[in-house]
Amino acid sequence: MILINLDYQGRLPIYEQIVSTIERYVALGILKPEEQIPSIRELASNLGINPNTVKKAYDILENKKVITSYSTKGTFISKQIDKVLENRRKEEMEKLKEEVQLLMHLGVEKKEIIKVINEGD
Amino acid sequence: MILINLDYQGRLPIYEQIVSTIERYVALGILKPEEQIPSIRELASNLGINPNTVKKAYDILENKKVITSYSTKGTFISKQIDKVLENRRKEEMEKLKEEVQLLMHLGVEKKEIIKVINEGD
Amino acid sequence: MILINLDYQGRLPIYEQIVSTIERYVALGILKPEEQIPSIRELASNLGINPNTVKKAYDILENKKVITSYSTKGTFISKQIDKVLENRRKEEMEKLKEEVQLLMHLGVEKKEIIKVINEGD
Amino acid sequence: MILINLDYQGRLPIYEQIVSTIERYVALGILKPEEQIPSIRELASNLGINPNTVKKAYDILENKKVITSYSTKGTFISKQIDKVLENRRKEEMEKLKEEVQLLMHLGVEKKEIIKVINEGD
DNA sequence: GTGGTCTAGACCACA
DNA sequence: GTGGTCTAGACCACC
Repeated sequence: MILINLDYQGRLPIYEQIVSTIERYVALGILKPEEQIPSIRELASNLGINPNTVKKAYDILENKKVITSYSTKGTFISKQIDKVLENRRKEEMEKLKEEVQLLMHLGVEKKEIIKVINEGD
Repeated sequence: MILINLDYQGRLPIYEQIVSTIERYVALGILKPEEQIPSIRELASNLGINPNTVKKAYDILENKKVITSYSTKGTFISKQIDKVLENRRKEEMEKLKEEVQLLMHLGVEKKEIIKVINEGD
Repeated sequence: MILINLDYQGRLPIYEQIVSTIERYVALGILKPEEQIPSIRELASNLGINPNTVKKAYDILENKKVITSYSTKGTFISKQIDKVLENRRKEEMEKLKEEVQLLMHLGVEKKEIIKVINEGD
Repeated sequence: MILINLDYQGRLPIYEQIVSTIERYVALGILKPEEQIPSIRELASNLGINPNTVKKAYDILENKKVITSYSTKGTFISKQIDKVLENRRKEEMEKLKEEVQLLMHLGVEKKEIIKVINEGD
């Protein structure tokens, strides 16, 4: 059972939310290589959304080589997901840099930022 | 003269780009309390967009208490902008913490994170 | 079907009339939490006004957390409307106190004020 | 020196704010019958607004028999202001009734309302 | 000139 | 079908 929280209000389309949630779970090791994930219909039913929406998300994930679908057997996390992980890290690192930039724009000193990070668990 | 670069492609609506640009300028101290900003029509004309779009941006900024509009006089940066800025800093600091958490989950060490921050300009 | 009477003459803009009517219906329990309200286009058509005007009203209501809009699904009364209502009651209670103060300044006795209130339907 | 707080943002035009402030001062006895009030130019200068705006306010007040202008001597509060006072009381009484109605719509009981009024100083 | 309101109508992504 | 964005242009009161 995959837990996906959908935000129906925000600017992100549902299918993108599914994509990024699954990518995050893979990156975090919650979903492991070769592990089977729910069928399109099953996930759609669980989330109470249209199967077409899940289909679109799975198509994108397959395109990104995050998952692989075998028409008879089902859908699985790809064997090779190292590249996925690496990309993910880079993306998040960029986000971090942007956030730091923004904070400095807001008048927070770099010293203060680093202090807060060091305090975290 | 306020310089606002618009991206017509991305997912961010134009009015939000105006909002965040002005917020950034306020945060940076480029726009100061009680300073007058361009009239709706003027900014719209400068940016080559419709006055209604600028109006929507100004409405949001007014709602956030970043600016104040006086009919027949014009639009000004709020007198008491400090509290707004302080709240903003807190919010962004929380986001930063979350981002750091995520990166650590992804296997990036805290040492590495701080190094990257120190490298930034 | 929501019944909204519009006054096109007065100083109150149409969108504010929509806002306060819906707020009143929520306060009275006629519109209940999670209940769907008419789509922007539908209400606009019913009232014989432009959809943009309804949109503006809905934007304000959403900002006040009275309603929530889900793209492609529709617009609904917020789940947690109680807190909003409670705040509203407090605000109006303060206004009442001020009004009573003013009347007493004008030479109306408290006894008289209470009498008038008791007479009301 | 008359103290008038102007709200440049609200829906009420400046001249109406002047009118109602002076009426309130008369009703409260702060401005007394036959008392002289500032000239148009003087008040305009004090408030930092256009003399035309003050003129418009004085015209309305004169029309309502609240003030009287003698072209050579200046402008004075009218001798007979009882009717003004009485009208004012009626207006405020109506406002009170509306406020009570609104509170009852919001689910506050009449008993509660009266209790709060009695508690006030 | 300013901000505020409103209309008419277009296009978009999404489900 | 839904909400969201944007344009073009009108009219208003106020100053």
